[in-house]
Amino acid sequence: MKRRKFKRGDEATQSWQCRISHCRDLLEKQGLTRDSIVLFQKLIYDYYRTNGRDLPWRKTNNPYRILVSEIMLQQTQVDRVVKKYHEFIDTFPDFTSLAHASLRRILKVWQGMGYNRRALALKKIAQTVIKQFKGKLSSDIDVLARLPGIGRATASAIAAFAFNNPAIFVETNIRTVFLYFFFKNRRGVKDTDILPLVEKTMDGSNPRIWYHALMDFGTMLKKSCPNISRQSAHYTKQGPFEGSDRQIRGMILRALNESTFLSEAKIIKIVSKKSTRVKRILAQLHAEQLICKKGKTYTIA
DNA sequence: AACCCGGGGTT
DNA sequence: AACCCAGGGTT
Repeated sequence: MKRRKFKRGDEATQSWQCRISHCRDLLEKQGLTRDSIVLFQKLIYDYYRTNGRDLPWRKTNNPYRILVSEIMLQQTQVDRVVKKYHEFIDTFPDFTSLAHASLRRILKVWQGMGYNRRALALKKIAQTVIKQFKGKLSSDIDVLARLPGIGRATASAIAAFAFNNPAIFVETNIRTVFLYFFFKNRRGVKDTDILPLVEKTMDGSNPRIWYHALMDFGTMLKKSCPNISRQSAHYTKQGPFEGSDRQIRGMILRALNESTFLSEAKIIKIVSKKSTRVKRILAQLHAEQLICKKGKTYTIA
């Protein structure tokens, strides 16, 4: 029995399935030619025209807002970011307001997003932009990638979405699209194998829209054909959250956000874990500058 | 290359 | 209960 590649659906879905498999067959048969690239681009764009997502950070070119969205979207699902994005932008509408805000206030809004280092990174970026960049975010990928919390992928995404630059990058949705179309039945595919394909199939005149379309197609593929990303050499699954250091870190930061300051003993009591372990985690949070020690008590940095 | 970093929705 | 998420940083 042959496994169904796409969920059974209406005629439109059947039609997409047909076009998608035809495109993949053509790419497999003749590789990257002018014709196959055009067909590939048309497929992605047609899907985007009818099924593209209408996301808040796509309605702006404001580099600050694009930056905030990109940091938020790191390892965090779109639906959750949509809910938090507006509150964050309303509270901290620009680089200046974020640069001058206390980490406590930023973390309070950030609460629930996870990976709290990102909130600190955003504050540091805002301070750098104000102090060193005269309030304007650079469009240079190398400059962006030197900022805290920004690597090659995020720097390139900002270049593409805020400045419409044809930066070449891979993230999970893009990776899924290229794994599906160019690496059928292959394992251990590296991003360095994918990047040249991203470059060759790029719509250089519309990088911003092209990447939006590519990513929306990727999310569709993820829903239709799970586990594609396991073909990536970079695929890893994380350990369980329950009882992890991450959970304890989250508990500590949440507690400190509600109480302004707490003694080490109280923190140990709140998280109710072995004191040696809690102390180690407190030291880590301190080293990361998320919390600071004043006398015998801890506070948000 | 392997591991750590949140937390919630989905399956 | 396991899986995944518009990755980055450290070792």
